[in-house]
Amino acid sequence: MQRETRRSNKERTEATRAALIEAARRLFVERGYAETATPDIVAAAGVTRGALYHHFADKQALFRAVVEQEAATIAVEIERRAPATLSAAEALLAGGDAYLDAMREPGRTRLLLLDGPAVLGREEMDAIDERHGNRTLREGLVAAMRRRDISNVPVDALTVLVGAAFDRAALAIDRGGDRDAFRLAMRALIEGLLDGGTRAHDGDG
Amino acid sequence: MQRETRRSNKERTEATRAALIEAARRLFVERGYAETATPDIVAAAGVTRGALYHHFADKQALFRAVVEQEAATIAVEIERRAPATLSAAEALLAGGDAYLDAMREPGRTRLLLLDGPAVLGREEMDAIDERHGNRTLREGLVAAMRRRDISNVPVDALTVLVGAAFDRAALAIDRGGDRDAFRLAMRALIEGLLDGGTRAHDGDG
DNA sequence: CAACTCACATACAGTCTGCATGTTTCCTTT
DNA sequence: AAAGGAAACATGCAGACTGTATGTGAGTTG
Repeated sequence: MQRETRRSNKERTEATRAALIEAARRLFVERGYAETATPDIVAAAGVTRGALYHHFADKQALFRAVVEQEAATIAVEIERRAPATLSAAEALLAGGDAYLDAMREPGRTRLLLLDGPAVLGREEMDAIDERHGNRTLREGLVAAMRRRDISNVPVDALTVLVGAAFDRAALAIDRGGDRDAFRLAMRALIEGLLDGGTRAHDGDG
Repeated sequence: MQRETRRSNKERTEATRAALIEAARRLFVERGYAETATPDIVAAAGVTRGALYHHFADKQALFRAVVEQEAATIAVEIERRAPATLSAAEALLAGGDAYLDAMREPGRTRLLLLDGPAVLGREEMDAIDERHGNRTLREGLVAAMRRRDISNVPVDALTVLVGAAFDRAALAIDRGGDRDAFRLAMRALIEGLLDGGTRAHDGDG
């Protein structure tokens, strides 16, 4: 039969890739990466496995595209709720809440926090995070710690650790944990950083 | 040919299980869970796939046994270096350092922090952690925070978050990150908790 | 020592991934 | 605008893997 509209190659590619990514996202979220078979993905997307392997090197590359898109979406939501008009400390807390809210969208914790690191490796997940969200977090943390003597605290490392705590909070909340409890715990962590740490342990064994 | 020593059934079982777990650990660490095939595991262990599926329900159950053994080993090392004779705060810091050191043993971060959560799920990894290490961490944290007003801080949630930061530090160090930088960052986090947080934000949006 | 259970070994069915090779649709060039 | 080529798929296939069913011999027990 005849196609309704004659589409350019670029349009065809775009539509096929989008259909594959959307179908893959749904199934990866429902069943996890390993338990999702490519025949199911292409069936859901309405194409064949030939199309999949034409556009993506392998199943992992398709997964990477899904993860990248998801991370980009979340970054946009966070920047919307933590605009530059806020003070540093305010932006940090607002951004944190926005992150926890964004991660409540079903499947995101699985994609970004469980399967992502296992399938793509920490290396690559860090690169994705750095491209999208983590830079904002580090800048917010540094700015918010302005009043404190920072000279002995490695801020890059600290950023990573605070980010990990946020991730874990999102995971716990998604699993049914008390959202407010984890928000309070995150605040305790962050506020301890902002005005705490007056003791300077510089040298020890 | 004749077996060197006639072994009872219990001895046979024990030897086979141990050989499987050891071989599996090595290969899971080298290649990751998904890329390790059961034929390779049994070949390395010197048995057949029949033996594997006799002792373990499936590949995942073998992986679970590997993870459980690893977690138990680490817990012993930590308790050795953070004995009850220390004060609460000292035990917390010593235990943290012991954890970071223990996790430098090759493959442990992959087993416990990457593949573990993805293959077994967060639920089950939490149960394993709770059985072995995390209880000590929570008790240490609560005891060390004695001087602080704790009433508004959910300590269970806080324990989880601090544990996540430790995990992430171990992962970063294993990937080549600066160990001392992450140790300092963890100390900043913990010390901020111990005497920080004087501001009590009790009610907000 | 006979019946029985346990600890495996072997064979097999179903499924999956990635590739190689066709076929159709678009694009360019003359 | 016809032709040639390239891009976007579709189809068929090879190799591999998981889990199970069934067979066998060594240990155990009455």
